[in-house]
Amino acid sequence: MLDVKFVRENIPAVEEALRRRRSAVSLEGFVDIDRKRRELMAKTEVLRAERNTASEEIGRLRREKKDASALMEKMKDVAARIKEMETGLPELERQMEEFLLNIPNVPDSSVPDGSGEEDNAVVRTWGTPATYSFPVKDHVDIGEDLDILDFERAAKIAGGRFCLSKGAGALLERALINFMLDVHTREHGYTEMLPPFMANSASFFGTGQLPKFEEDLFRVAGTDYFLVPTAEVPVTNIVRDEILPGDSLPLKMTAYTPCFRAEAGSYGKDVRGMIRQHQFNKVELVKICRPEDSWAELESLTADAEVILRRLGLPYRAVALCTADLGFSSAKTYDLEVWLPSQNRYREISSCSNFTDFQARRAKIRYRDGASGKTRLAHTLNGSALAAGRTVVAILENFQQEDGSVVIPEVLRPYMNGMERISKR
RNA sequence: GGAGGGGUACCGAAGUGGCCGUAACGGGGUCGACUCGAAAUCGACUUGGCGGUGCGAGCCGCCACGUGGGUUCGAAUCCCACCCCCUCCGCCA
Repeated sequence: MLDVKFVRENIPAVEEALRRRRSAVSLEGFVDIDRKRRELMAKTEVLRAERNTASEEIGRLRREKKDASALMEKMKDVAARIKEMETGLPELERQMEEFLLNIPNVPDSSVPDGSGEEDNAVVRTWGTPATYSFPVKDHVDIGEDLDILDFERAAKIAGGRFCLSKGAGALLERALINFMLDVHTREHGYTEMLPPFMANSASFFGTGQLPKFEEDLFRVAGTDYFLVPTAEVPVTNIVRDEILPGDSLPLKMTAYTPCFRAEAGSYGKDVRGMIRQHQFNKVELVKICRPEDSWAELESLTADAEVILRRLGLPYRAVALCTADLGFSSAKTYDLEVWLPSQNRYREISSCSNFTDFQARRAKIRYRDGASGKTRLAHTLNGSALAAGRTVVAILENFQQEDGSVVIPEVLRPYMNGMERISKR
């Protein structure tokens, strides 16, 4: 959510931001409603002030055993007028809220302008995709041939867009999660969190998934709980409605959670395999920091995620999302895309974003500035490091051998009882 | 699921219709005094949000005692609904 004062005073800049994002949101009527709202508020406050002084006076008169009935009678009228004014206010506030909750974050000036994925800017490429002297298989064929992935039985248990990992497949994914958490906690200074995998609607409003994107979520029937689509939701909301000591920043947290996404509107996309699932595992990085540090923190957070890909030896590239591809709450996002031999292209495996104060304003995440003693909104960032399911896909495909086996990256072997290769049993 | 207790500022806690929301009292914190320094002691300061105004430090007003409604000239206090926490019982990994 943007600051109402900022929007009021920077209508052209906000409209430009909406245009850059190719957003259909209009600011038509904003200024007018905002002005009406503030006028009504001012009028109401004058009456309330009158009521407050009169009530004090009544209290004083009664203590002195004097007659206050005339004043009380007069105040009945004032009370009625206050009530009348107050009935108009909620509607104006609702309309303002509707504007503010639907305006996306302003893209940073460094975000490339564009109208779709093809306009994203490649900022780095690492590693060289291997060449294969045999026809490459995709992860579904590799996994099923090795009997470590079972999509048919997953469909029986749950349905489409679910996966069942077995034996060395399950071990591989668990090893990846442990490896990632260990690197981030031991080497990058993040504190591990194991949060609830469901959260209430207030948390989802805080990070911006609600009210606009409810159709992407699974709701637990008859409750206020939604399954988390990313650890961003529970972890960022750890500090919701808090004023943090300035010297505690930056907070750096990492968490493994399963992620649940309805994937409404993506029918027919990536239907094969475990690229796009209703449930997948992910290790997430979350930072809460001072505004002046957030751009540097975005670079280091992205680098922290890249370390995982490099240690695994997976070729990847980093792209800066263009204005049209940018998420609703984000001011700037780098996607990390891993090479998939079966698709002969790079696919998203991580997304690292700076939300500036957009989530912090919604979630009331503040800190006390040591110098001024004032409270200020923090900046929030997060990124996947990495999506574990897609990392399994990348490992199976990139390290497949002609005999159908898959060589396990060295860094994972200690997490897999020294296993060097997954072979057919 | 049943019974009971509770939610007030950074923490504990008092307050049961007006003199109580920069909110008693205790603790903590910051600054200052004393001291060679520290402890102890003494003093001052120490909630957040919104609106208005000013170039600005600021000033004026409004709102908030878990949340939302209601009663009243006036609500932390009375009424209704909901949320959360704690204790005991039942069930349970």
